[in-house]
Amino acid sequence: MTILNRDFFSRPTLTVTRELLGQRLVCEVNGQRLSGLIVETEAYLGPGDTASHASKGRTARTEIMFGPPGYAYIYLIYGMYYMLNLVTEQAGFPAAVLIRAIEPQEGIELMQSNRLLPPRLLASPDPRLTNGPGKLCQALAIDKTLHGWDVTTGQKLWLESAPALPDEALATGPRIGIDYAHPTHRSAPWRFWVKNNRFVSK
DNA sequence: TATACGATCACCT
DNA sequence: GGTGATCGTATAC
Repeated sequence: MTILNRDFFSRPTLTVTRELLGQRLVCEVNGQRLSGLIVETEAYLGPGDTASHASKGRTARTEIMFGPPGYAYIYLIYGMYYMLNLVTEQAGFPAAVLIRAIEPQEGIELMQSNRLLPPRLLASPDPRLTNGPGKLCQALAIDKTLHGWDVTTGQKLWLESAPALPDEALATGPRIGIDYAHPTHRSAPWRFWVKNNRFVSK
């Protein structure tokens, strides 16, 4: 097992978006590991991508995206859900990958209680545990306190390498929830997911 | 200072 | 298929 380092995140964003699939996202809360394999990601490709918050220019919220790679960009959406992004590429170029879904591995019972799902769903990890960007943050207790966190340290929030997935196991398509973006960016196939994985978002 | 809205989700018909 | 929740941020005034 190795922890994904800054070199991993410094590469072209689409490469990172593709290669994050299958890697393990780990969050440690009170000494307990909560983890899952990444099964869905989206690329936000810099200042020219009208779907990206960074296209509005440098602001307090998006400042972290303009910095060096390997840091967490976390923001609140719709007043109640957090989104986890990982900053990519070199400092000065604002790009990131949104983590949209994971397949739970460790700490499933704690994820269950974090998500406040009804007990009847306890039948083996229910897909609703982590099959969406807001859901996985709630399950792993990821909130604004981790905004700007260096995810290459192996503490609190980090990524561990797992066996690479072959291209045949993956699919791509347009990103979700960006109707406000330019048509070119709205239709670009910058969302990646693992085929036939039941934890991919609806 | 005021306003509009969002990289979502749960619940409803 | 549709809608309400709920608040930080960006933008307008």
